Amino acid sequence: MKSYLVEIINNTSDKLEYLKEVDYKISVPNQNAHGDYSINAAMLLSKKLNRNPREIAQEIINNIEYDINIISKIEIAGPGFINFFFNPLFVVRIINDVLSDPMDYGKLDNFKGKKANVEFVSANPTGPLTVGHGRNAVVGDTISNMLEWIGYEVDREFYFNNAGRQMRVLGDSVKKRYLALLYDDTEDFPEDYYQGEYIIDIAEELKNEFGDKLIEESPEGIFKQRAEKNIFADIENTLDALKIKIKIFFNENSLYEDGKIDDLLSKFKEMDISYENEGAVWLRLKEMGNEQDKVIIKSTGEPTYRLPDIAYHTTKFDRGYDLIVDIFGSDHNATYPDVVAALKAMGYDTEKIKVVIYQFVTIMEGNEKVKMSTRKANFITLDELINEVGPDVVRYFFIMQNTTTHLNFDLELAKKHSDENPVFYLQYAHARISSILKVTHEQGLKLSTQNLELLVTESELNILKKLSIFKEEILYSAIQFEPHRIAVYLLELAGLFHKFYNECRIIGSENKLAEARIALVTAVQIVIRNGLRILGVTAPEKM
RNA sequence: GCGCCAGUAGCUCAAUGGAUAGAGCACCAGCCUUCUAAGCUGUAGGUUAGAGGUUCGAGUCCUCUCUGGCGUACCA
Repeated sequence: MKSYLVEIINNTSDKLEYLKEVDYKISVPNQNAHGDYSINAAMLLSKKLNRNPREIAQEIINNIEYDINIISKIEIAGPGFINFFFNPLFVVRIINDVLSDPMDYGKLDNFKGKKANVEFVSANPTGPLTVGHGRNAVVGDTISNMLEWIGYEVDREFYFNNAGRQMRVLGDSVKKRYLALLYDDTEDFPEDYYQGEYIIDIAEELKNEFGDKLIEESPEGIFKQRAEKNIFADIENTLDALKIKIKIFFNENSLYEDGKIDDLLSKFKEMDISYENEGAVWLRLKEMGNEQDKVIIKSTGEPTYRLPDIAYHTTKFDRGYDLIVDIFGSDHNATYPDVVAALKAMGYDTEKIKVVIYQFVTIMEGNEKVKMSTRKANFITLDELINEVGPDVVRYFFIMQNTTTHLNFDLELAKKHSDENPVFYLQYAHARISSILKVTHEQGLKLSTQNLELLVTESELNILKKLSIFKEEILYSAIQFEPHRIAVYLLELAGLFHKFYNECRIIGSENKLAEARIALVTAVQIVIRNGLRILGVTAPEKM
């Protein structure tokens, strides 16, 4: 529908030059009475042309050439909207479109041939993934899916650091637990060490395997290595449970081994965007328009996180991506501008970088907030959550809300009333259609697109209209990086279907109508299934 | 102090600068001898935190104030 509209308006602007000078918008009105599409061009032009907007609208309409079989009516409404009413006989063709490509309907090729890198999760192997990581993981994977649906080839990437202070503390935490197990020692365990049960599990494993042979081993040896190995295995299992497949695990350490860090430092020096002061190396961020200069090499000689972060991003550019997406929690919102500024100063096209900052997840246990800290181990792991409510609910819950808003996750509610989760409403629509198709098939009814014009009730037309904006919705959601829109769209479509279900029957209707309705619900099922695929949520045949 | 995000119905949230701000949950009243009642219909619920401004038009953009979250390291 929309492409036809764009076409006829473009043709019109050859006659009315002023249409080319205005950035008008084609929108879907929220009331049926306002047509299928609406444009606001006349109102925007009013001032420029110093004319009454309704008068301009009339002139535009007079100059539009269109096929009456496609558009049945164009009218001026309100302050100067031009509303387009499509002919239901044309709208109904959306069913043919959907049915012609059941597996992939909704896929677009707007960005075909482009490569994207989406970095997400990026948790260091110091403990199991938390619920906070869950939002990151689901947002990242869903955005990756959306980008794939609009044509990108996407690499899902996980960046981690298995060196540094955190990891030393991790190794030492394991060793302390190991010694405590051997000597049945209840000696005080340092408060700033990793407190979680999983540390004891690792220590126990080592004790069973090696007995007391590790007493003299360095904490950074087998203790750290085993901890990293086990924790990483856990992380991958958890992601697997959410059906997330990471393609590239990028080790920060490789940046040092490859000499990327040294190269970067000399480049900074060469370009004079770094300087030394009080024994540390600073980056001239203030000159780049940021708040203040920041340290990249401490006076101890150790780099701060910024240096490898910048080096890491240069590799993303060097690897030839057209789009570089970073998924960060809001606690990182102050860090990425420094990275971007440095890259820009070095001449990289930072327009390619899109940083998605999602707000925090607050876990509520009834009325009580649960503070999350890997170190303190008073967190609920993502694994536990998945076990409680299942991967579909977890994925849907994390994606149904705009990433810009806080997510209140009431565990009691999620556990107790999980069957009231909106995801079931959506899945139920899909399962219901499966059931309808099964029963109608048994009755000898077939799908037919021969008499789609019989679909005329309001609930049927509303569904057709909704189906026909599916692709627009995917494109818009993807380029805006707003995965929740897909969830909202599907919920609305499911709602329209449930309404139809209660108003229109298939079995019992005249054969031609029944078969047209089968085509309709099949199309709905395809769109719901494909939409759920983007969200990584299953579409059950039965509930 | 400064920066980012949020504040919309009792609760959780939608709304691409457009027309009468919408859903779900909860409450109340209805709808199953017919394709899945995890559903549908109806009632009720709003000064879009507050005050200014820009605009033909503001929940949306700008300024200020209030509330909450996250930052503001030679931690990551």
